[in-house]
Amino acid sequence: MVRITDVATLAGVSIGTASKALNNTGQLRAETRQRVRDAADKLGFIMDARGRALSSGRSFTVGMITTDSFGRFSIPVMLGAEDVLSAGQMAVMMCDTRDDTVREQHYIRSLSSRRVDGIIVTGRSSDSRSPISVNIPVVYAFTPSTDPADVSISLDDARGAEVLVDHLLSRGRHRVAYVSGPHHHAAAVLRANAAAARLGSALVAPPLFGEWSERWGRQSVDLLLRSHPDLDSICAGSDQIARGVCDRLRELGRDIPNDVAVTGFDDWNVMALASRPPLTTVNLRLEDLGRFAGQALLDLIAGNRPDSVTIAPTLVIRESTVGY
Amino acid sequence: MVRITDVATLAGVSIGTASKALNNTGQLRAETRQRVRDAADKLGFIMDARGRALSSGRSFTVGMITTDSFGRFSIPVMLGAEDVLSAGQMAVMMCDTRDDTVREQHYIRSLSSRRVDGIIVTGRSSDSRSPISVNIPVVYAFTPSTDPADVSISLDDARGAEVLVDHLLSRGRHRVAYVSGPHHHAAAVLRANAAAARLGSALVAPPLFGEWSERWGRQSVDLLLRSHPDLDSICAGSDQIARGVCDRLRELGRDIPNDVAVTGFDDWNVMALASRPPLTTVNLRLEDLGRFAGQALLDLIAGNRPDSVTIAPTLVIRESTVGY
DNA sequence: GGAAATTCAGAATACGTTTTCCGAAATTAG
DNA sequence: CTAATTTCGGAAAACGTATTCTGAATTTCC
Repeated sequence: MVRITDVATLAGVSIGTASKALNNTGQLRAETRQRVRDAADKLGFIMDARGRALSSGRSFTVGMITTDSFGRFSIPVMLGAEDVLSAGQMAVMMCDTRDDTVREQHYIRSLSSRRVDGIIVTGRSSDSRSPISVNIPVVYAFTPSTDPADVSISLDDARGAEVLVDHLLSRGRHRVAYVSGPHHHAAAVLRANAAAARLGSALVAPPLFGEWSERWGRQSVDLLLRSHPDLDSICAGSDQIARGVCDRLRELGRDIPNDVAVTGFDDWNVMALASRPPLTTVNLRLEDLGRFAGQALLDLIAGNRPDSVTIAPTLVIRESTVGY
Repeated sequence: MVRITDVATLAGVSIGTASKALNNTGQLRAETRQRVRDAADKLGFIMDARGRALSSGRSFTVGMITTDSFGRFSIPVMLGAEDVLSAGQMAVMMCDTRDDTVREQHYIRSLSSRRVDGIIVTGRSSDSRSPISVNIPVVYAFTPSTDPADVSISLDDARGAEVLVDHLLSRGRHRVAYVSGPHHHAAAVLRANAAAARLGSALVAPPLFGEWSERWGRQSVDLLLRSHPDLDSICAGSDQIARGVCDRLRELGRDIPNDVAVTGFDDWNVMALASRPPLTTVNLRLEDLGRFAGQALLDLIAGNRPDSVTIAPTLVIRESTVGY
């Protein structure tokens, strides 16, 4: 392995000067800087990050902790974050706690030991979580911290529901049912309440709580149609539920969207695009969320204090609410 | 931050002795070792991995390169690998190349710079790829290297197809059709050929090549039923295709599995369990594959030379081939 | 009881950088 | 032509640990 010493020797300068040239620091003649760089190129020099980390106090590494086993939600967040972090020369260490406190402690210790410059914490749902205790910069992404003093980039669940309701209302729908996920899921309740409030008298029945599954979507159709055969829309708490809703409606011979319009939530392609018809839904912009989180972490590391941000999902209109 | 110096001072020993005590190396009295450990605990000492990496030549870090944007296939591989690696005190740096050679080079450079102890390369498909060029241990997982001298942990696609075919034959099916993915996908061809060879005269038509989608699954049913109305099974190249096949068969009033049995491939829960009925399929054991890869990398790092391994998928029997 | 063998711990060095002074050389001002 | 600035690059001290070598203290053996 070629060291900076070798580069310095070849360029005919001291090791300190070589360091400055390579890092664009210090006061050096342009010609000297170039000479060092040429030498480095010629030797195929790759800076040893260990030495740099030790002496500069910056490891150019951040940790990413998720409880989600890198599932459907944390992956896009991670990719977005990684996008801006790797542009900032940061490497990312992945830590999957699998919802286990012991594993989480293990990873926090490992990251501390490696003297990472910062940590991004994310998870499976937009419900908040208790903060981790470390004395380095931390940003919470998607899963906000319960401590308002922490910087969290979170999702505006309520706004997402409102956007969908507004879309339905603007299309002239006024007999709407809402099929939600499980009651113990804060985000499910948040979405249902926001939708209900916005719908007002256009809501034909109190939101139905169940589970995040296609099966529940199918079941809910039977339930709803029995009590409210004349409804003209079903707002589902997730794309998965919505797909089940569509399947059952089709089986019953109801035309979507002419008889009944259906909306989802998440813009999960596997569900939203594979559904028949494809779903009108809201895109969670998780990659954007990740990017914001990455940038916030970089700011925090640089010593600035970024604001917490909530990201509003965007409407995606497809055939489940609008015919040809 | 508390350093090993502080621990040594508190324990009343030299810094070198403290290091030995903490690492279980060297010749030390048990009592001394314990005294140092107690001091470390008392001070909440967390070893600085930078110093250790520099002086020991081991960074206790491995890189994980995927072309898959951490998608459906590389995630489980990654989790499996991470499982055994983190048990070996290794941290994992994630690198998502997004199928871009420039990004791949960037990451390889970054990992080299950080002096990782090894690299795991994985990807989107079981098709092989050209090896990366670095002078540290590398293991290819799921996506094997084209160079047989490299150690690759790969998936036995052909065996998976055979397992499914054997299951169908053993259930007395003898008029089987095969619906595959795209022709340019090596794994699709591999599976189709293996299935065809095993089926022999039980194969009613040459395998149909299309795409990895539910829609193609639905279309293929119409195609097949027109030319072979009396077939008793459809073998799909993936769970996604199989789900489409099931949907269309149900729409046409065919009973699954009594009229037609259907098999998938992948055991992707979102498809295999949500399908009606749930799919008989093969589980790819990607987590196992990842674990093998992780262990192989540890072996390689330790100086041993592990063998390349191919993993045989296992049969998962559900209602799409066996009635109640 | 002395010599030989063994056990234990410390001193010193190395790992590869960054960064803070400091002084020499070059430039400008008077 | 000397003095005051400015520009540039080097020397050396960190950063925190592992490891090798060596010597002292203890034990064992005859």
